[in-house]
Amino acid sequence: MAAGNLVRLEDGHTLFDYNVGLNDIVQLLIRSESEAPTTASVTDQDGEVNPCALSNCKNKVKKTNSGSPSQPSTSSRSFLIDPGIGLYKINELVDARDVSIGAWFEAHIENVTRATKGHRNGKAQGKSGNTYKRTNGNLSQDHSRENANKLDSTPSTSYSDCMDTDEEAIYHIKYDEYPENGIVEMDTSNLRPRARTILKWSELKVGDVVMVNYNVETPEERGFWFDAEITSLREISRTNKEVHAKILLGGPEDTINDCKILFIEEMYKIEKPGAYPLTFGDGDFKRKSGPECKHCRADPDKECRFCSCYLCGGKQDAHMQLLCDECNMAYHIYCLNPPLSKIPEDEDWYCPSCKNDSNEVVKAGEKLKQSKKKAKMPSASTESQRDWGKGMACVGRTKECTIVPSNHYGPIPGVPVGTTWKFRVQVSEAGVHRPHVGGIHGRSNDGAYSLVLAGGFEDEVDRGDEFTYTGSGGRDLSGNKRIGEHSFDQTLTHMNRALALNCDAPLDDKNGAESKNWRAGKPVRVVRSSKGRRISKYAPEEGNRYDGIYKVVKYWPEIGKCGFLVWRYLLRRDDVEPAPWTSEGMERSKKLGLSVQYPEGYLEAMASKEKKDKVKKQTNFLKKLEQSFMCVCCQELVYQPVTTECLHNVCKSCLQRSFRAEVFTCPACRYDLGKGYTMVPNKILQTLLDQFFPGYSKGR
DNA sequence: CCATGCGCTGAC
DNA sequence: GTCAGCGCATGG
Repeated sequence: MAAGNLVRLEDGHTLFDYNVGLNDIVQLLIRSESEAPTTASVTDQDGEVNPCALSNCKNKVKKTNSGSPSQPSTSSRSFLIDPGIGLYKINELVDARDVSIGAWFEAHIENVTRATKGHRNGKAQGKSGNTYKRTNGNLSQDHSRENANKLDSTPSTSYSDCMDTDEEAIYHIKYDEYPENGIVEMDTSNLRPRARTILKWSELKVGDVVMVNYNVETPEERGFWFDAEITSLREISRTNKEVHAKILLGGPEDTINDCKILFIEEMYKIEKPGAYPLTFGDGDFKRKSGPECKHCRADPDKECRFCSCYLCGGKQDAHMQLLCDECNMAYHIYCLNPPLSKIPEDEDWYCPSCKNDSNEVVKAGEKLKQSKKKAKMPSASTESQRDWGKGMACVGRTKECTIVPSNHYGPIPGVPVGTTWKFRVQVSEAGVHRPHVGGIHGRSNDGAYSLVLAGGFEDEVDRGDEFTYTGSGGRDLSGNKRIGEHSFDQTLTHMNRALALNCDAPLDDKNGAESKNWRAGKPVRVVRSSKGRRISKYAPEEGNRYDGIYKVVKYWPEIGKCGFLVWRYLLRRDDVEPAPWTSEGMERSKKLGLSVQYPEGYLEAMASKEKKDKVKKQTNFLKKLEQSFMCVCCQELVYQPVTTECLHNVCKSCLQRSFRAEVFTCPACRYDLGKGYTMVPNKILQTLLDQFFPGYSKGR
């Protein structure tokens, strides 16, 4: 048997080479036959892409470990072991190349036998089977396999439900997604269905083993599923925890200690972590030896597409290359200025552009310029290409309302009902509702001054002069979000408490309260946002409109549509100024000449941007057009195009030249046009091209 | 100092 | 259309 097969796994970004061998533990996704095949790319040991691995090549003969070829098993039962993810232990690989740690592949069960403790079931061995039995908890090869092979013609009889997690069951699995690559046999006696519970941060405990994907803070390991054992937890907010974990990647040397898990897209808890001892065979799991690229772990001279020297562009002399610990770019030591005579002994090395940035150097006694919070943000990893700091997403205030303090109750002098601003930041500047994002502005020991109705909750009701409102909190804001999924109960604290204090009734944070004289409550400025249009017909068409003073009639806790407890408030209008949607109000708005206010220079900037976009779009279109109608001979836009029977466009003169050289085929596809072919220029196409590219044909 | 957040944008 | 993820103001 091959003790370790070089396997290439492409995860969409990076290529990794692994040796996979006896006793490796892999994760498999078993799918039914009807589902689409995986798209893993497979290469031979010499690095050549194996075309049969990429297509369903049906005529190949499988190799078996006994050396006797057998036809692809088309009749083997497609068997769904576990619709989810199972952990399998490979006992033997026979020329298998597309299996790797963490890889997903499809498998058909060829043969399932069951054994009682310590004994192999005598019948129905696989056609090509090494079987293994459990001895003192270890697996050892059953040397009766030669006999088993003699039973080749015996039909497999013992299919059994693999969800049965009988420890002694032995399953033979043949995967034949890539027929060329033969057979993998696995003893899946370790098989347990993995729990597929998606975990929340709050449920994590030290010692838990979880499967995580993405955003693990080790640059090498992104994009894989890992088993990670939680080593420490620190609560950093009500909704978030800082989690450190030991990543159980492979053999002992592949365990990575103290990785911070930043954000888990999906996380599954493994119910019985002890059931999967991550032990490995005698050094079978080793990455390829020799020079290894930090990016892809391949031989940098041969494989790596990253390891060109940043300065000379050459890939040669991998042993003379240094990788910058900051940017990971490669540098030949002799390309550096001044050049280095040998690889420095220091563990860390920074390239000239990373090293010389004096702004980044923290001098003795100085604080880090980047705050801890910022360092934790997703933008700290340089992957985001977004051009931040432009437009209205994150601008600061340019004005500030100083005529009243921030804890002012009631209308803002000079701001009539119906005033509308395009952006929330402008509402803040006017002093009507100060937070940029938050829905309620208030102080938990005083009361709420203003709120914004933006339809954040589907189950809110808006009748114009009366509406229900929902408190804040209860949302999962991990990932540096401002709004998120509802994931826990709200409490009557912070802004929720503030708004409750507006109600003219003693505070009750258990059952809520109702005012006997609602008008006696503290006034709340109410702003309706156009976003509320999905649930309210009173929301403005555009922007954020000040609708006047409301009072809190009552508040109460309830289970919202989101399934979590929320605090609800009933507010009723109490303003002498007419509401904007009444005929009186509309008349007043008209009289005052109220219209949506935009930030200074905003409309102009938008107009110029639109123009720019239009030009860009046109340019792109013309570029594409030029490409599509490029003559394959002269590499220019076709002139007097002849559209061939095979639907290619060639300049008439180019085609004539071809015919003069006694080549009577289409220059693009070699379709035989025949010696007597009549070249008729496509007049319509010529006219259109002349219109899109005026004057291009002059001089041709 | 830290936590919170009923926005907004460009990328996809 | 969906989605990630940012500065900033504010309160505590």
